[in-house]
Amino acid sequence: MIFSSKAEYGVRLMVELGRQSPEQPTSLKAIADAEGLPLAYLEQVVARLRKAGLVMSARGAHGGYWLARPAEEIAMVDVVQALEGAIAPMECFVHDHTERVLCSHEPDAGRGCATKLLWTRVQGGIIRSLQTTTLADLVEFSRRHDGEQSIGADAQRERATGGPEREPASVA
Amino acid sequence: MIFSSKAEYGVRLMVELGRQSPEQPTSLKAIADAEGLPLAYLEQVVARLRKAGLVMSARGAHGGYWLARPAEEIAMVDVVQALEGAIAPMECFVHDHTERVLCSHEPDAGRGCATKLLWTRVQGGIIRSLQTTTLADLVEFSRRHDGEQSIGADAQRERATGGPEREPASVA
DNA sequence: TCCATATCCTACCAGGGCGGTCGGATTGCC
DNA sequence: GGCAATCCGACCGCCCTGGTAGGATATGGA
Repeated sequence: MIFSSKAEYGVRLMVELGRQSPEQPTSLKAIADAEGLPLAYLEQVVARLRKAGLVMSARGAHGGYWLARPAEEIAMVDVVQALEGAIAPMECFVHDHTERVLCSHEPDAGRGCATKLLWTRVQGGIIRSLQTTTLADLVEFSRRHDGEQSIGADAQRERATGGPEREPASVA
Repeated sequence: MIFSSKAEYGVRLMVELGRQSPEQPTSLKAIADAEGLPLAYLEQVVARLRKAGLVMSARGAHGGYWLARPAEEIAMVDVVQALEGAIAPMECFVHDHTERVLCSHEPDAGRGCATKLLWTRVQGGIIRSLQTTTLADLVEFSRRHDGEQSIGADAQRERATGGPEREPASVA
């Protein structure tokens, strides 16, 4: 498998936050209960998102987490990278901060791995798909398939009449 | 990391086979020496390729492996799938033989994972990149960056210079 | 016929990462 | 102060990965 459960949990967490109103923080416990995920483990997951500047937090009673910016402006590539680290198809395939692609199997600098071409294309395919998907796409998808049930369903339904206009994103 | 070393080794092996003439089999030992890979482990790797019908083999002295069909007709998606198993971005994301995409996180059938959309797109990106790359592409790339050195370089050099001499660079 | 070479097969093993738990420190609203 | 919540780091079992070991089988050549 390609991504670990950190990515799965983290994305679900982000989607859940995307469904909440950004004014009030959502507690991890509420998300853990809603998604059926272990709270203590979610803490580790959300810590990565916070360090990446994707979510913000408030401590103490009635604290919690919320999106650092609107879901429309969050590309999933940033989310997944925060959760999984650099997206590289192979161990030997790490971009350093410059342009160069390093590969431990290249005996001399300048010679190319036979496989470098392949992994480059695969990496491109992954990153492109993650760049063109925003968190808002997933939130929208989630809303359509889940109805309006959510953590704050009661509060949300109250506001629901003056609903915002959102353009439907293309679904895979 | 996304793919294991089985994929790396297996792809390198396939590229090496693609550089050989298909008439005569290439022994695993020659490939292991050329690429600096452990022979015993390569046996396990090549077994997968053989079972997938991508390479053929001959046992006994002067035996070895060769491509089952021309490199132009081998899509890398088949190679990687043979080596890694089904390509799924997540544990919970397995196609059964029918059309359905199963996800263990779907609480009720018919409801959608919030993340299903994302993993579907990622999977699509990976598979597309693997489908549009053939083994011949990699062989060509390898030839351009490696010159013509290859396993059969000894015979080639003898023919060219008329005698054994120090090899200027390792093939690996 | 015997040997060298090579594929084929199964079992085995150490290490590390993954998924997860635990205990506690800190913060802040009531 | 008490409770709810974020924060932090240590710990831990399981399984998969990468690799080794040892042998059985097949085949061409001397």
